[in-house]
Amino acid sequence: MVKRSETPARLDDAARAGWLYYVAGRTQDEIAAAMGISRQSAQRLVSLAVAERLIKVRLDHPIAACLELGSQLRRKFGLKHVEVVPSDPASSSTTVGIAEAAAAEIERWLKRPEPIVLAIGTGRTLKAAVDQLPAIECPNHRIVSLTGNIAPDGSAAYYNVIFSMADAVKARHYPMPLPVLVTSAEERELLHGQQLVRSTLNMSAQADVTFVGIGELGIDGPLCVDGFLEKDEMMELMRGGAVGEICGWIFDVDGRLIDNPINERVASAPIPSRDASMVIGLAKGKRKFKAIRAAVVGHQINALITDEETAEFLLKN
Amino acid sequence: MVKRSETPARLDDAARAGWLYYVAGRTQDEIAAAMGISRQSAQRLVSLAVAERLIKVRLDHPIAACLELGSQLRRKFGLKHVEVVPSDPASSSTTVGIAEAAAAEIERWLKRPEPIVLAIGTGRTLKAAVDQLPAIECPNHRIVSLTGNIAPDGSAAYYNVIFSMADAVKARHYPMPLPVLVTSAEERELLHGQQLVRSTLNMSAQADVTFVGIGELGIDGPLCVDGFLEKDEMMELMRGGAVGEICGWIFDVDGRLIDNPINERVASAPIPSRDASMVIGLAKGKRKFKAIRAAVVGHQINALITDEETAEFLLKN
DNA sequence: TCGTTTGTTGAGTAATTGCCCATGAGCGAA
DNA sequence: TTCGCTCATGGGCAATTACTCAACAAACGA
Repeated sequence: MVKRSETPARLDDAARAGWLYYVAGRTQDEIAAAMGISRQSAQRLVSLAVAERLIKVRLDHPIAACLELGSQLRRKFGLKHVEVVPSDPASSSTTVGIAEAAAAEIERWLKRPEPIVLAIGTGRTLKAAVDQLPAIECPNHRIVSLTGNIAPDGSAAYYNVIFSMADAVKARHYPMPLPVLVTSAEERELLHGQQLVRSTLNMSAQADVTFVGIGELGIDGPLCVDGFLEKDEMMELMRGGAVGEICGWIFDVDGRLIDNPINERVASAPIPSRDASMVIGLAKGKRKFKAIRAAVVGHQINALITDEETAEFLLKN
Repeated sequence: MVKRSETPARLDDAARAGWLYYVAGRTQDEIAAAMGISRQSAQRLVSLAVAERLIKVRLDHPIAACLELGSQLRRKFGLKHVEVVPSDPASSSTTVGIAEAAAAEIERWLKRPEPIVLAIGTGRTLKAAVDQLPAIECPNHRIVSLTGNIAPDGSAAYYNVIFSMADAVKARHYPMPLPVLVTSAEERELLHGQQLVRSTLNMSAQADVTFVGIGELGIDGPLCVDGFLEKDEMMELMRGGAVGEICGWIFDVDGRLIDNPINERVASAPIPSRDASMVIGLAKGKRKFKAIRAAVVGHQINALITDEETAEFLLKN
């Protein structure tokens, strides 16, 4: 976690230095002279401004290749919305680029004047996206989490994104006061029957837009790494044809939720309607190819933010 | 004028290079390797991306000092909206900073879903602001020029901003097919009576939002430099108490339009209502202090985008 | 076809920036 | 008060970026 809470005065200086550097186009030497500090301090302020995301860079040009891939994907899979960002071949990150694009998309939704319900899933990509959000006030909107916020060991689940979101966005937030996986279908029924949980579930079913990460399976996949499933449970699932998951809901290569005890123990809200609302999946990278493909063909999502490389895979296969 | 119309393919490369540099954070060496070009070429693409404004940087932090100045100004002068950007003490430019802020404000208006009429004045500051606009499509909106587009020598007036705006913004544009200054009040009546001109004038009177520059008088002021007024006419005006102008309408230190033959020859549309609409003035800099002050106290405008230095002057005087 | 012009390229170099480290100030605990 | 710790600072230096220049290539016009 990045160090929180720099003193406001320092952030103020950082903003000023960042402004002079990026907007006014001065050198760090000039900034140092203007602000009466050493060049090194000026450099620190500038990089602090970047680190604290006071400076937002956006690319305002539709890269033709990406647009083209996007519209082909939209056509081929009948998606409502597709955004393709350039690939960075040298980077193995599964978030760079997508996070920025997704943050911009989230921001667009949050800036709508009419009140909306925004549902949010979980995962590293989504976390990275939410971390890119600037401070926004939108008291009219409601933001609801689709997944529980309690990790298997009882601690708060780190990748439960809604809390990160609450840091930046001033809106009503509704976390899901549940574990991610419960011990049995019966327990799930019981928990979902609670008044508080029921109202959150109802709200999520009415989401106008939903952002979810798409997780791959495998012993390196998030479900195992974060301790939700044991290795042998994972192997069992994969033998049963599972290839990916969204909010814990595990699906096969055709994007159908598989019939397996694990899926009966998922306490997440169902993914909101792909007919009546926008469900935007975020994912890229070779390891996720199969999972993304399945989610798209099985209409677990109806919109996608991904990168060129992944887009090309989806078009060819 | 910046060189127009790079080939799309090159802009595409520039966008890609810019993305890799600013968003993905790679060095120019890495970009060069990835794109199969020399490092120098990569550098050129990156700076092309910046020069063509494909890369937009925005500062997402309310600098406390600026906010404070802004709200004080709003209170003191009863303005509807004030934006204060940091001063860059080393730069004598009258546009840096304001242009970016104004472009962002224009963009916000243009992104509104309901159709609006946006009126636009003239001047270097406004030109710089419009040059910062990204490409936007907004077929619902109408953009109307308050000032004529014919310079005294009969050529197209360079600082008639609406044409620059048309380059970036896809909306209906209504230039004012008139000179800026005509030879007499009678000629103005005649020209304003023409059907085409009348409908443009009517539209400007219904503007929802108006952006204007504030010009200072003096033999170095825009009216003289651009050849609209002779030196002696200017001296005469200043002896008569004139301190500034907006769209050619000349006012005194209290912001009242002065009673002078020149003002009877101004062919611009009247500044839209400050009671019913938003009229945003853009200006900063010592030379404009008096003119800005007059425009604000005389309610020629009801909103202001300026810099710290100017804001401090306005508060103290 | 042959200059001429315009624009692109890579090399070299100057300017700028990022990072490491030693220093010392500030502060709490002994 | 002194010790030990943390952290901001500025110097120095390596990495990175921006600029200039000369060579070259494509486009153009005679």
